[in-house]
Amino acid sequence: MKYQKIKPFIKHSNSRNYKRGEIIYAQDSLPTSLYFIESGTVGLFHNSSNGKEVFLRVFGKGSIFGHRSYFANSPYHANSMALGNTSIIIISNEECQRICKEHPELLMEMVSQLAVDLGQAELRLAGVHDKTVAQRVSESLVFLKLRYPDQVWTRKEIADFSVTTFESVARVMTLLAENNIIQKNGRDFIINDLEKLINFNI
Amino acid sequence: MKYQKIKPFIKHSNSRNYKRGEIIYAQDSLPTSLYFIESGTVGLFHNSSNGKEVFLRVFGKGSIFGHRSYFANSPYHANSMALGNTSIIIISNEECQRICKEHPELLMEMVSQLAVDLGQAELRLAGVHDKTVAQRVSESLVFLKLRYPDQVWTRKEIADFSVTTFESVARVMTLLAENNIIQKNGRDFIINDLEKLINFNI
DNA sequence: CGTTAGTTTGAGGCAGATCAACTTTGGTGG
DNA sequence: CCACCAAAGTTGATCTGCCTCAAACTAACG
Repeated sequence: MKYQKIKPFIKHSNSRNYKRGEIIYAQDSLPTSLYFIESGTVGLFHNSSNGKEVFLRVFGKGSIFGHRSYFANSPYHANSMALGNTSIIIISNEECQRICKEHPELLMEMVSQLAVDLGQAELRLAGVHDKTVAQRVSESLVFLKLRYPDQVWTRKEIADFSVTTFESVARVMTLLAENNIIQKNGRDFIINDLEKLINFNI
Repeated sequence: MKYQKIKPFIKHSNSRNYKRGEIIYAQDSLPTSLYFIESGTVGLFHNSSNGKEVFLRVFGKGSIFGHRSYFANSPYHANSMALGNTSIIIISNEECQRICKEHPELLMEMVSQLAVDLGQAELRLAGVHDKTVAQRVSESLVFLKLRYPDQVWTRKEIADFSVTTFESVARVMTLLAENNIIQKNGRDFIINDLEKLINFNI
Protein backbone atom coordinates (compact mmCIF):
# COMPACT_ATOMS: atom_id res chain seq x y z
CA MET A 1 0.00 0.00 0.00
CA LYS A 2 1.43 3.34 -1.02
CA TYR A 3 1.79 6.32 1.23
CA GLN A 4 1.12 8.79 -1.57
CA LYS A 5 -2.56 7.84 -1.65
CA ILE A 6 -3.04 8.70 2.00
CA LYS A 7 -0.58 11.56 2.39
CA PRO A 8 -2.97 14.34 1.31
CA PHE A 9 -5.36 13.44 4.12
CA ILE A 10 -2.89 13.41 6.99
CA LYS A 11 -3.09 16.41 9.26
CA HIS A 12 -0.91 15.29 12.18
CA SER A 13 2.01 12.89 12.26
CA ASN A 14 5.30 12.21 14.00
CA SER A 15 8.58 11.27 12.43
CA ARG A 16 11.43 9.11 13.71
CA ASN A 17 14.71 7.77 12.43
CA TYR A 18 16.06 4.24 12.86
CA LYS A 19 19.41 2.63 12.21
CA ARG A 20 19.94 -0.84 10.78
CA GLY A 21 18.79 -3.51 13.22
CA GLU A 22 16.59 -1.27 15.33
CA ILE A 23 13.13 -2.57 16.15
CA ILE A 24 10.27 -0.27 15.17
CA TYR A 25 7.57 -2.30 16.85
CA ALA A 26 7.86 -5.55 18.74
CA GLN A 27 6.12 -8.89 18.21
CA ASP A 28 3.28 -9.49 20.69
CA SER A 29 2.82 -5.82 21.49
CA LEU A 30 -0.42 -4.06 20.63
CA PRO A 31 -0.76 -1.82 17.58
CA THR A 32 -1.48 1.84 18.30
CA SER A 33 -0.43 3.46 15.05
CA LEU A 34 0.19 3.04 11.37
CA TYR A 35 3.72 3.42 9.97
CA PHE A 36 4.97 4.89 6.71
CA ILE A 37 8.45 4.70 5.26
CA GLU A 38 9.75 8.07 4.20
CA SER A 39 13.11 6.58 3.27
CA GLY A 40 14.82 3.25 3.82
CA THR A 41 13.67 -0.36 4.05
CA VAL A 42 11.89 -2.32 6.77
CA GLY A 43 11.63 -6.08 7.32
CA LEU A 44 8.94 -8.00 9.16
CA PHE A 45 10.38 -10.95 11.11
CA HIS A 46 8.45 -13.53 13.07
CA ASN A 47 10.38 -15.09 15.94
CA SER A 48 9.33 -18.43 17.38
CA SER A 49 10.00 -19.71 20.88
CA ASN A 50 12.74 -22.10 19.69
CA GLY A 51 14.80 -19.25 18.25
CA LYS A 52 13.88 -19.65 14.60
CA GLU A 53 13.08 -16.60 12.56
CA VAL A 54 10.97 -16.17 9.43
CA PHE A 55 11.21 -13.09 7.23
CA LEU A 56 7.56 -12.45 6.35
CA ARG A 57 7.47 -9.24 4.32
CA VAL A 58 9.69 -6.35 3.16
CA PHE A 59 8.58 -2.76 2.88
CA GLY A 60 10.33 -0.10 0.87
CA LYS A 61 10.18 3.66 0.50
CA GLY A 62 6.61 4.93 0.32
CA SER A 63 5.07 1.82 1.87
CA ILE A 64 2.70 1.53 4.78
CA PHE A 65 3.34 -1.14 7.39
CA GLY A 66 1.89 -2.27 10.69
CA HIS A 67 -1.52 -2.20 9.01
CA ARG A 68 -2.23 -5.94 9.24
CA SER A 69 -2.24 -6.07 13.04
CA TYR A 70 -3.82 -2.64 13.17
CA PHE A 71 -6.83 -3.73 11.12
CA ALA A 72 -6.96 -7.27 12.54
CA ASN A 73 -7.07 -5.58 15.91
CA SER A 74 -4.64 -8.12 17.34
CA PRO A 75 -1.08 -8.09 18.72
CA TYR A 76 1.78 -7.89 16.21
CA HIS A 77 2.77 -11.38 15.07
CA ALA A 78 6.26 -10.18 14.09
CA ASN A 79 8.97 -7.61 14.79
CA SER A 80 9.42 -4.82 12.31
CA MET A 81 13.07 -3.93 11.94
CA ALA A 82 14.94 -1.28 10.00
CA LEU A 83 17.18 -2.86 7.35
CA GLY A 84 19.23 0.30 6.97
CA ASN A 85 18.96 3.96 7.91
CA THR A 86 15.25 4.50 7.81
CA SER A 87 12.94 7.44 8.36
CA ILE A 88 9.46 6.54 9.56
CA ILE A 89 6.29 8.61 9.81
CA ILE A 90 3.93 7.49 12.56
CA ILE A 91 0.19 8.14 12.31
CA SER A 92 -1.79 7.90 15.51
CA ASN A 93 -4.82 5.72 16.00
CA GLU A 94 -7.16 8.74 16.16
CA GLU A 95 -5.79 10.09 12.91
CA CYS A 96 -6.15 6.66 11.25
CA GLN A 97 -9.75 6.35 12.34
CA ARG A 98 -10.59 9.80 11.09
CA ILE A 99 -9.02 9.16 7.70
CA CYS A 100 -10.74 5.75 7.31
CA LYS A 101 -14.08 7.30 8.11
CA GLU A 102 -13.67 10.32 5.85
CA HIS A 103 -12.13 8.47 2.91
CA PRO A 104 -13.71 5.04 2.47
CA GLU A 105 -12.19 4.73 -1.00
CA LEU A 106 -8.89 4.07 0.77
CA LEU A 107 -10.45 1.00 2.37
CA MET A 108 -10.92 -0.62 -1.02
CA GLU A 109 -7.24 0.02 -1.65
CA MET A 110 -6.47 -1.72 1.64
CA VAL A 111 -8.77 -4.68 0.84
CA SER A 112 -7.00 -5.13 -2.45
CA GLN A 113 -3.53 -4.97 -0.87
CA LEU A 114 -4.37 -7.46 1.87
CA ALA A 115 -5.96 -9.83 -0.65
CA VAL A 116 -2.74 -9.81 -2.69
CA ASP A 117 -0.59 -10.30 0.40
CA LEU A 118 -2.76 -13.19 1.60
CA GLY A 119 -2.36 -14.88 -1.75
CA GLN A 120 1.41 -14.48 -1.61
CA ALA A 121 1.59 -15.82 1.93
CA GLU A 122 -0.47 -18.87 1.01
CA LEU A 123 1.62 -19.56 -2.07
CA ARG A 124 4.75 -19.36 0.07
CA LEU A 125 3.14 -21.82 2.47
CA ALA A 126 2.48 -24.19 -0.42
CA GLY A 127 6.00 -23.56 -1.70
CA VAL A 128 7.58 -24.90 1.48
CA HIS A 129 5.81 -28.17 0.75
CA ASP A 130 6.34 -28.54 -2.94
CA LYS A 131 9.58 -26.77 -3.76
CA THR A 132 13.17 -27.65 -2.92
CA VAL A 133 15.39 -25.34 -0.91
CA ALA A 134 17.29 -24.50 -4.10
CA GLN A 135 14.09 -23.37 -5.79
CA ARG A 136 12.94 -21.28 -2.85
CA VAL A 137 16.34 -19.62 -2.44
CA SER A 138 16.51 -18.85 -6.17
CA GLU A 139 13.05 -17.30 -6.07
CA SER A 140 13.97 -15.26 -3.02
CA LEU A 141 17.11 -13.98 -4.74
CA VAL A 142 15.02 -12.88 -7.71
CA PHE A 143 12.42 -11.20 -5.55
CA LEU A 144 14.78 -9.48 -3.13
CA LYS A 145 17.32 -8.32 -5.71
CA LEU A 146 14.85 -7.08 -8.33
CA ARG A 147 12.62 -5.35 -5.81
CA TYR A 148 15.43 -3.91 -3.64
CA PRO A 149 18.53 -3.68 -5.85
CA ASP A 150 20.37 -1.36 -3.49
CA GLN A 151 19.96 -3.53 -0.42
CA VAL A 152 22.80 -5.93 0.44
CA TRP A 153 20.97 -8.94 1.83
CA THR A 154 22.74 -11.20 4.30
CA ARG A 155 22.59 -14.99 3.87
CA LYS A 156 20.58 -15.10 7.09
CA GLU A 157 17.98 -12.69 5.71
CA ILE A 158 17.72 -14.63 2.46
CA ALA A 159 17.41 -17.85 4.47
CA ASP A 160 14.67 -16.48 6.70
CA PHE A 161 12.84 -15.28 3.63
CA SER A 162 13.23 -18.71 1.96
CA VAL A 163 12.32 -20.58 5.16
CA THR A 164 15.65 -22.40 5.41
CA THR A 165 19.12 -22.00 7.00
CA PHE A 166 21.92 -19.60 6.05
CA GLU A 167 24.23 -22.56 5.37
CA SER A 168 21.80 -23.86 2.77
CA VAL A 169 21.62 -20.40 1.19
CA ALA A 170 25.43 -20.26 1.00
CA ARG A 171 25.53 -23.67 -0.68
CA VAL A 172 22.85 -22.78 -3.23
CA MET A 173 24.54 -19.47 -4.01
CA THR A 174 27.90 -21.18 -4.50
CA LEU A 175 26.21 -23.57 -6.93
CA LEU A 176 24.48 -20.70 -8.75
CA ALA A 177 27.77 -18.82 -9.03
CA GLU A 178 29.57 -21.94 -10.37
CA ASN A 179 26.92 -22.09 -13.10
CA ASN A 180 27.33 -18.37 -13.84
CA ILE A 181 23.67 -17.80 -13.04
CA ILE A 182 24.65 -15.26 -10.42
CA GLN A 183 27.95 -13.59 -9.64
CA LYS A 184 29.10 -13.04 -6.08
CA ASN A 185 30.40 -9.60 -5.34
CA GLY A 186 31.67 -9.48 -1.77
CA ARG A 187 28.61 -10.14 0.32
CA ASP A 188 26.39 -8.88 -2.45
CA PHE A 189 25.64 -10.58 -5.76
CA ILE A 190 24.38 -9.72 -9.21
CA ILE A 191 22.06 -11.75 -11.40
CA ASN A 192 23.67 -12.91 -14.65
CA ASP A 193 20.87 -15.05 -16.05
CA LEU A 194 17.44 -14.20 -14.70
CA GLU A 195 15.66 -16.87 -16.75
CA LYS A 196 17.88 -19.65 -15.41
CA LEU A 197 17.66 -18.28 -11.88
CA ILE A 198 13.86 -18.29 -11.94
CA ASN A 199 13.80 -21.91 -13.10
CA PHE A 200 16.76 -23.18 -11.09
CA ASN A 201 16.61 -26.49 -9.27
CA ILE A 202 18.90 -29.14 -7.70
CA MET B 1 -16.62 -13.03 6.77
CA LYS B 2 -20.26 -13.70 7.51
CA TYR B 3 -23.02 -13.77 4.96
CA GLN B 4 -25.57 -12.32 7.38
CA LYS B 5 -23.92 -8.90 7.23
CA ILE B 6 -24.29 -8.69 3.47
CA LYS B 7 -27.52 -10.61 2.97
CA PRO B 8 -29.86 -7.62 3.51
CA PHE B 9 -28.25 -5.77 0.61
CA ILE B 10 -28.43 -8.51 -2.00
CA LYS B 11 -31.11 -8.03 -4.62
CA HIS B 12 -30.16 -10.73 -7.14
CA SER B 13 -28.38 -14.03 -6.69
CA ASN B 14 -28.22 -17.56 -8.02
CA SER B 15 -28.09 -20.77 -6.05
CA ARG B 16 -26.42 -24.10 -6.81
CA ASN B 17 -25.88 -27.42 -5.06
CA TYR B 18 -22.68 -29.42 -4.98
CA LYS B 19 -21.83 -32.94 -3.82
CA ARG B 20 -18.68 -33.92 -1.95
CA GLY B 21 -15.62 -33.58 -4.15
CA GLU B 22 -17.16 -31.23 -6.72
CA ILE B 23 -15.13 -28.19 -7.69
CA ILE B 24 -16.92 -24.86 -7.25
CA TYR B 25 -14.25 -22.79 -8.92
CA ALA B 26 -10.94 -23.90 -10.39
CA GLN B 27 -7.41 -22.76 -9.64
CA ASP B 28 -6.02 -20.38 -12.30
CA SER B 29 -9.44 -19.35 -13.56
CA LEU B 30 -10.60 -15.75 -13.19
CA PRO B 31 -13.02 -14.67 -10.48
CA THR B 32 -16.37 -13.37 -11.69
CA SER B 33 -18.46 -13.71 -8.55
CA LEU B 34 -18.52 -13.97 -4.81
CA TYR B 35 -19.73 -17.20 -3.15
CA PHE B 36 -21.72 -17.77 0.02
CA ILE B 37 -22.35 -21.04 1.81
CA GLU B 38 -26.02 -21.56 2.58
CA SER B 39 -25.30 -25.01 3.99
CA GLY B 40 -22.33 -27.37 3.97
CA THR B 41 -18.57 -26.94 4.07
CA VAL B 42 -16.05 -25.87 1.45
CA GLY B 43 -12.29 -26.39 1.31
CA LEU B 44 -9.70 -24.31 -0.52
CA PHE B 45 -6.91 -26.49 -1.98
CA HIS B 46 -3.82 -25.30 -3.78
CA ASN B 47 -2.40 -27.81 -6.27
CA SER B 48 1.19 -27.56 -7.41
CA SER B 49 2.65 -28.86 -10.65
CA ASN B 50 4.31 -31.84 -8.95
CA GLY B 51 1.01 -33.16 -7.64
CA LYS B 52 1.22 -31.91 -4.07
CA GLU B 53 -1.79 -30.33 -2.49
CA VAL B 54 -2.10 -27.83 0.36
CA PHE B 55 -5.37 -27.25 2.19
CA LEU B 56 -5.36 -23.48 2.64
CA ARG B 57 -8.67 -22.56 4.26
CA VAL B 58 -12.03 -24.06 5.28
CA PHE B 59 -15.35 -22.28 5.03
CA GLY B 60 -18.49 -23.28 6.88
CA LYS B 61 -22.15 -22.37 6.78
CA GLY B 62 -22.72 -18.64 6.49
CA SER B 63 -19.21 -17.88 5.17
CA ILE B 64 -18.19 -15.96 2.11
CA PHE B 65 -15.45 -17.38 -0.10
CA GLY B 66 -13.77 -16.54 -3.37
CA HIS B 67 -13.31 -12.99 -2.03
CA ARG B 68 -9.50 -13.03 -1.89
CA SER B 69 -9.01 -13.49 -5.63
CA TYR B 70 -12.03 -11.32 -6.32
CA PHE B 71 -10.57 -8.34 -4.45
CA ALA B 72 -6.96 -9.04 -5.44
CA ASN B 73 -8.27 -9.01 -9.00
CA SER B 74 -6.12 -12.01 -9.87
CA PRO B 75 -6.72 -15.64 -10.90
CA TYR B 76 -7.72 -18.10 -8.17
CA HIS B 77 -4.62 -19.59 -6.55
CA ALA B 78 -6.56 -22.66 -5.38
CA ASN B 79 -9.53 -24.91 -6.13
CA SER B 80 -12.59 -24.55 -3.96
CA MET B 81 -14.20 -27.92 -3.37
CA ALA B 82 -17.36 -29.03 -1.60
CA LEU B 83 -16.49 -31.21 1.42
CA GLY B 84 -20.02 -32.59 1.61
CA ASN B 85 -23.45 -31.75 0.23
CA THR B 86 -23.27 -28.00 -0.07
CA SER B 87 -25.61 -25.27 -1.18
CA ILE B 88 -23.95 -22.17 -2.58
CA ILE B 89 -25.30 -18.72 -3.36
CA ILE B 90 -23.51 -16.94 -6.16
CA ILE B 91 -23.41 -13.15 -6.34
CA SER B 92 -22.48 -11.62 -9.66
CA ASN B 93 -19.71 -9.10 -10.18
CA GLU B 94 -22.18 -6.28 -10.90
CA GLU B 95 -24.08 -6.99 -7.71
CA CYS B 96 -20.82 -7.07 -5.70
CA GLN B 97 -19.71 -3.76 -7.10
CA ARG B 98 -23.01 -2.15 -6.35
CA ILE B 99 -23.02 -3.41 -2.77
CA CYS B 100 -19.41 -2.31 -2.15
CA LYS B 101 -20.18 1.14 -3.45
CA GLU B 102 -23.42 1.57 -1.53
CA HIS B 103 -22.19 0.06 1.75
CA PRO B 104 -18.59 1.02 2.43
CA GLU B 105 -18.93 -0.13 6.05
CA LEU B 106 -18.75 -3.68 4.67
CA LEU B 107 -15.31 -2.91 3.30
CA MET B 108 -13.97 -2.36 6.80
CA GLU B 109 -15.37 -5.77 7.69
CA MET B 110 -13.51 -7.22 4.73
CA VAL B 111 -10.26 -5.44 5.64
CA SER B 112 -10.48 -6.87 9.11
CA GLN B 113 -11.16 -10.41 7.87
CA LEU B 114 -8.32 -10.36 5.36
CA ALA B 115 -5.94 -8.96 7.98
CA VAL B 116 -6.78 -11.86 10.31
CA ASP B 117 -6.42 -14.42 7.51
CA LEU B 118 -3.08 -12.97 6.45
CA GLY B 119 -1.82 -13.28 10.01
CA GLN B 120 -2.95 -16.90 10.18
CA ALA B 121 -1.33 -17.75 6.84
CA GLU B 122 1.97 -16.18 7.91
CA LEU B 123 1.94 -18.00 11.24
CA ARG B 124 1.32 -21.27 9.41
CA LEU B 125 4.26 -20.43 7.16
CA ALA B 126 6.44 -19.89 10.22
CA GLY B 127 5.02 -23.07 11.76
CA VAL B 128 6.31 -25.22 8.92
CA HIS B 129 9.79 -24.01 9.84
CA ASP B 130 9.69 -24.17 13.60
CA LYS B 131 7.22 -26.92 14.52
CA THR B 132 7.48 -30.68 14.14
CA VAL B 133 4.98 -32.65 12.08
CA ALA B 134 3.46 -33.99 15.32
CA GLN B 135 2.82 -30.45 16.55
CA ARG B 136 1.30 -29.29 13.28
CA VAL B 137 -0.92 -32.35 13.00
CA SER B 138 -2.09 -31.94 16.60
CA GLU B 139 -2.91 -28.29 16.00
CA SER B 140 -4.78 -29.17 12.83
CA LEU B 141 -6.83 -31.80 14.67
CA VAL B 142 -7.77 -29.23 17.30
CA PHE B 143 -8.70 -26.63 14.71
CA LEU B 144 -10.60 -28.90 12.33
CA LYS B 145 -12.47 -30.88 14.98
CA LEU B 146 -13.47 -27.94 17.18
CA ARG B 147 -14.47 -25.74 14.29
CA TYR B 148 -16.20 -28.46 12.24
CA PRO B 149 -17.24 -31.20 14.68
CA ASP B 150 -19.64 -32.85 12.24
CA GLN B 151 -17.15 -33.20 9.42
CA VAL B 152 -15.27 -36.49 9.13
CA TRP B 153 -11.84 -35.41 7.96
CA THR B 154 -9.75 -37.82 5.91
CA ARG B 155 -6.07 -38.33 6.78
CA LYS B 156 -5.24 -36.76 3.43
CA GLU B 157 -7.22 -33.62 4.27
CA ILE B 158 -5.59 -33.36 7.69
CA ALA B 159 -2.20 -33.89 6.05
CA ASP B 160 -2.77 -31.21 3.43
CA PHE B 161 -3.88 -28.84 6.16
CA SER B 162 -0.79 -29.66 8.24
CA VAL B 163 1.54 -29.48 5.22
CA THR B 164 2.71 -33.09 5.52
CA THR B 165 1.79 -36.59 4.21
CA PHE B 166 -1.18 -38.78 5.12
CA GLU B 167 1.18 -41.50 6.37
CA SER B 168 2.66 -39.06 8.86
CA VAL B 169 -0.83 -38.07 10.00
CA ALA B 170 -1.74 -41.75 10.51
CA ARG B 171 1.40 -42.28 12.60
CA VAL B 172 0.80 -39.21 14.75
CA MET B 173 -2.84 -40.16 15.29
CA THR B 174 -1.87 -43.68 16.31
CA LEU B 175 0.56 -42.19 18.83
CA LEU B 176 -2.09 -39.77 20.13
CA ALA B 177 -4.60 -42.62 20.48
CA GLU B 178 -2.04 -44.78 22.34
CA ASN B 179 -1.64 -41.93 24.82
CA ASN B 180 -5.42 -41.56 25.15
CA ILE B 181 -5.19 -37.97 23.94
CA ILE B 182 -7.60 -38.77 21.13
CA GLN B 183 -9.78 -41.79 20.48
CA LYS B 184 -10.20 -43.20 16.99
CA ASN B 185 -13.74 -43.94 15.97
CA GLY B 186 -13.74 -45.57 12.55
CA ARG B 187 -12.34 -42.90 10.24
CA ASP B 188 -13.39 -40.21 12.67
CA PHE B 189 -11.90 -39.42 16.07
CA ILE B 190 -12.83 -37.64 19.26
CA ILE B 191 -10.61 -35.50 21.45
CA ASN B 192 -10.13 -36.91 24.94
CA ASP B 193 -7.63 -34.40 26.32
CA LEU B 194 -7.67 -31.04 24.58
CA GLU B 195 -4.91 -29.56 26.75
CA LYS B 196 -2.50 -32.39 25.96
CA LEU B 197 -3.45 -32.33 22.28
CA ILE B 198 -2.71 -28.61 22.00
CA ASN B 199 0.72 -29.07 23.56
CA PHE B 200 1.59 -32.42 22.02
CA ASN B 201 5.05 -33.07 20.59
CA ILE B 202 7.31 -35.99 19.55
C1' DC C 1 44.83 -2.91 11.04
C1' DG C 2 42.30 -5.25 14.36
C1' DT C 3 37.91 -6.91 15.47
C1' DT C 4 33.51 -8.64 14.69
C1' DA C 5 29.89 -10.06 12.00
C1' DG C 6 29.14 -12.60 8.11
C1' DT C 7 30.39 -16.51 4.94
C1' DT C 8 32.01 -20.90 3.29
C1' DT C 9 32.64 -25.74 3.37
C1' DG C 10 32.75 -30.39 5.20
C1' DA C 11 31.04 -34.28 7.82
C1' DG C 12 27.41 -36.55 10.00
C1' DG C 13 22.74 -37.25 11.67
C1' DC C 14 17.87 -37.44 11.53
C1' DA C 15 12.98 -36.13 10.84
C1' DG C 16 10.02 -37.07 7.78
C1' DA C 17 9.13 -38.51 2.88
C1' DT C 18 8.66 -42.35 -0.03
C1' DC C 19 7.66 -46.97 -1.27
C1' DA C 20 5.26 -51.09 -0.45
C1' DA C 21 2.22 -54.51 1.42
C1' DC C 22 -1.56 -55.31 4.03
C1' DT C 23 -5.98 -54.23 6.70
C1' DT C 24 -10.18 -51.78 7.59
C1' DT C 25 -14.10 -49.08 6.57
C1' DG C 26 -18.36 -47.91 4.88
C1' DG C 27 -21.15 -47.18 0.90
C1' DT C 28 -23.55 -49.67 -2.87
C1' DG C 29 -26.34 -52.69 -5.26
C1' DG C 30 -27.94 -57.32 -5.64
C1' DC D 1 -29.61 -57.16 4.89
C1' DC D 2 -25.53 -58.84 3.57
C1' DA D 3 -21.60 -59.41 0.39
C1' DC D 4 -18.66 -56.98 -2.19
C1' DC D 5 -15.20 -53.72 -3.32
C1' DA D 6 -13.14 -49.35 -3.91
C1' DA D 7 -11.46 -45.95 -1.06
C1' DA D 8 -9.22 -44.97 3.08
C1' DG D 9 -6.11 -46.14 6.65
C1' DT D 10 -2.15 -48.60 8.90
C1' DT D 11 2.39 -50.06 9.51
C1' DG D 12 7.09 -51.34 8.39
C1' DA D 13 11.40 -50.64 5.81
C1' DT D 14 14.24 -47.71 3.48
C1' DC D 15 15.92 -43.48 1.67
C1' DT D 16 17.31 -38.67 1.38
C1' DG D 17 17.22 -33.61 1.54
C1' DC D 18 18.22 -30.65 4.59
C1' DC D 19 19.60 -29.35 9.19
C1' DT D 20 23.11 -29.24 12.61
C1' DC D 21 27.54 -28.81 14.31
C1' DA D 22 32.11 -27.40 13.67
C1' DA D 23 36.04 -25.07 12.01
C1' DA D 24 38.36 -22.08 9.07
C1' DC D 25 38.01 -18.06 6.21
C1' DT D 26 36.84 -13.14 4.65
C1' DA D 27 34.65 -8.84 4.22
C1' DA D 28 33.67 -4.48 6.02
C1' DC D 29 33.76 -0.89 9.36
C1' DG D 30 35.65 2.03 12.95
